[in-house]
Amino acid sequence: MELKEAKAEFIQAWGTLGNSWGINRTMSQIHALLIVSNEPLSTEDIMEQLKVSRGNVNMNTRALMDWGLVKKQLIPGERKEYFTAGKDINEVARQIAKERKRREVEPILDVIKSLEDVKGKDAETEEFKKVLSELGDFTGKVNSALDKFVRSDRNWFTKTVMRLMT
Amino acid sequence: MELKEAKAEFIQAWGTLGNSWGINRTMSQIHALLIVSNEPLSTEDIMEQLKVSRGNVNMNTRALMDWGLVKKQLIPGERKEYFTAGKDINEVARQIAKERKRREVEPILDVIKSLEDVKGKDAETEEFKKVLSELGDFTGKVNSALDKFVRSDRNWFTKTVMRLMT
DNA sequence: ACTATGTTTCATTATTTATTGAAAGTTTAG
DNA sequence: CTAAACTTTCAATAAATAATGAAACATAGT
Repeated sequence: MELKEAKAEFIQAWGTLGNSWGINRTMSQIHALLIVSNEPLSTEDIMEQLKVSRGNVNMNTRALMDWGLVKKQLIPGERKEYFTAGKDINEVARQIAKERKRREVEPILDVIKSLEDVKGKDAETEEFKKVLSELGDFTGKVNSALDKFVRSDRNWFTKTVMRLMT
Repeated sequence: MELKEAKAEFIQAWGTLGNSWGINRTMSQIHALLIVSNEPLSTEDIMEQLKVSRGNVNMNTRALMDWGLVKKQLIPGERKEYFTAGKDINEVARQIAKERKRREVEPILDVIKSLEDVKGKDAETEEFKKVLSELGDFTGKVNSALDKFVRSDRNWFTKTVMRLMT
């Protein structure tokens, strides 16, 4: 397979994957494109390679910057803005974990906690509280694990998985 | 807060959460509803409580059964089919991990592997291969970790998190 | 101050995804 | 066999989400 072709296929696959995890396709694709590009790319480069509009690129690069996955890079002597993505996959995973934790795991923890003061002492209420409490425990553990991952050094995940596998 | 109200809020929150992780809202809501219900519910019960159509309930209960999260339960003497969901959150998490691994993690691993035989020896190709290989490693580790989780006993996750946190 | 070059915004439009509801299918009981 | 009770399917529709493109905005150079 040719390099260009391989890169294109990778970008496609990454887009599809992101999509099924609730991240919009173009956003994932821009990310993938930047990962496999050797040089920083301008808005126009991205527009051309992915065949999407200027507005779309602008919105999604911004979102990627919000997520901490992409950075603007100024090239001396150029007026255009260029974008780059970190290529360290561990770091990428850490950033994603960080954002998802903040945006999705923590809010549900809050909801669970707030529901725990439901009143009533009958069997049905107790049952519900039990479910909530288990769920809260579990989610709390997920949260802690993500937190540890986010804060950990570069090789924590690898080392940890090794430990777990034995 | 009243029980009914608390349950309703939980169902809402669960639906929203599922949604942002790429699982359709009604599917998550049906799951939540079944989790907090003491008795098995019929299609009509679900239609009424969530205000959705018969077809929608049918499709989503089927999807939930595919995922192994919900079971049909026959009640002696009744013609209707009733549904129940397991209330053990660890088990739920295991089932979800199992399905997502199969449907999303493994396919991307396949793609990465298949791209690794891209031809070329120039610097750019080597760079791309390096990114792929790191990504493949990482994804492979995620896959193994999920696998371990899926196969593990009921308290593996808790115990493991405890170990990791220390 | 004006123009050229680029960026951002956002109302409109297109696409994708989910939902409905009615028709077709199935099963059970008499 | 037939009717009643219930389930499934799926074409049509609605709702949610994403993308476009042109106008507004910003900035640097002359």
